Amino acid sequence: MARGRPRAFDTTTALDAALDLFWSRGYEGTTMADLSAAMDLKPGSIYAAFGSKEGLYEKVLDRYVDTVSTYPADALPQPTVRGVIEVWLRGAVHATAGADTPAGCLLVQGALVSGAEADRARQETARRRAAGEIQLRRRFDQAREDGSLPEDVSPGALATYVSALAQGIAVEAASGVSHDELDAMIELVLRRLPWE
Amino acid sequence: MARGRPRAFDTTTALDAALDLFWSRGYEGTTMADLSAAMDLKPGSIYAAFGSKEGLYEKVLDRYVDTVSTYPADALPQPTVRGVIEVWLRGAVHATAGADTPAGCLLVQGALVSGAEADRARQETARRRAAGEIQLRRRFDQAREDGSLPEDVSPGALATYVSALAQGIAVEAASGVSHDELDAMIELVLRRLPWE
DNA sequence: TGATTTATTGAGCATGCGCTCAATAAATCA
DNA sequence: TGATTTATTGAGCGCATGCTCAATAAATCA
Repeated sequence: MARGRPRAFDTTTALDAALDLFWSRGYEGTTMADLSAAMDLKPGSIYAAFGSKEGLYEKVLDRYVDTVSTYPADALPQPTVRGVIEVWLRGAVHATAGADTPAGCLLVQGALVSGAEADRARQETARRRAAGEIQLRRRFDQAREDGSLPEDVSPGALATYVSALAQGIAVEAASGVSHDELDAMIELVLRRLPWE
Repeated sequence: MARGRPRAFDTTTALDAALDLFWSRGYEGTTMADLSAAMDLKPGSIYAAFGSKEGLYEKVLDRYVDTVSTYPADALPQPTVRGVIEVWLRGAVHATAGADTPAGCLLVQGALVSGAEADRARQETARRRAAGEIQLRRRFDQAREDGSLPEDVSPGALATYVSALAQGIAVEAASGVSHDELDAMIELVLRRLPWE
């Protein structure tokens, strides 16, 4: 066993409690007192384990990407462009309008708001969100090369389109639009893609 | 002339300075000290004129809707469904990715973030954003009735689609995507609408 | 003019914020 | 066992926040 007094709490459980708060209230809207209560840890313990509010937030972002916003990993390997888009959009709905989780997307709300001192958290969030769009763009580049995407469709514009739609879904979900309504919207989108 | 000492500042100019701050930093990210400096007014004057930070924010929302986010008024009277959508989306790009204004949409960032005490501001913002979507929905209801929208296209789903896309555009713009890139995306969207 | 009304000012209050730290507790090591 | 290492605790620090207010200034009214 490791030297010294062992940690009395489970890091993953604590991170999930913090995730729930950051997800529903945003970075600045969540206070250390809120976190202390929800994680059932005194501020000192949180700082010993995670360094700072910002450090905790980064760990929470990792956990969010690993456990909630997982649909890029499912979407990108789909064999057709249509399949990539469908899984991506349905995944966005599932992640942002689930029954047991806060409405909206942690990466979208975190990427927007910033007072002066939340700026690093904002940049970190935006960086991860942008990474998803780049992956999408690369997948569409590849599709153009293998002939599954027409030459007159810009891979970049298509990635921006799908990414914007997924983010719009997150905003709609955060505003209270239901899972079913968002599904109906996706049906409409998928009826015919712009080049089909 | 009105009784008493006349106001030494122009309300509209002051509101525009406040708008610029709220727009780029969000409600919670903007402090009264920031506002005092940008508006060139002591806190006492701001409170005498606008009541509270929240009261000022509501006046700023009015001004934003009146002077910046004006595209719904241009889009809704368009004679065709395609025309409504095109003007709506192009207006969203213009309003959120302009060269001389902060990137993003005041209504989108304000609708998302909330600490406990910013909750009323959040609700007020979300209410105005939702109002736009309802107008769009009514326009599409009407289009179905006059036959310009096929019966098998749900007006609600279509309104959610266009609204989500406009909000996604705002998020993309806030993340640094350029006016030109967003225009290219709109070209793609307009190549063929899902029922065409 | 003096009385009244409204606007501006600068000082500063109460509160909640992120964060720190000395004291204590609980484990391993020799 | 005593020494060492790490975790937890509770008190609370320094600071920025939204906001207030008595004093002063500048206008209109009689």
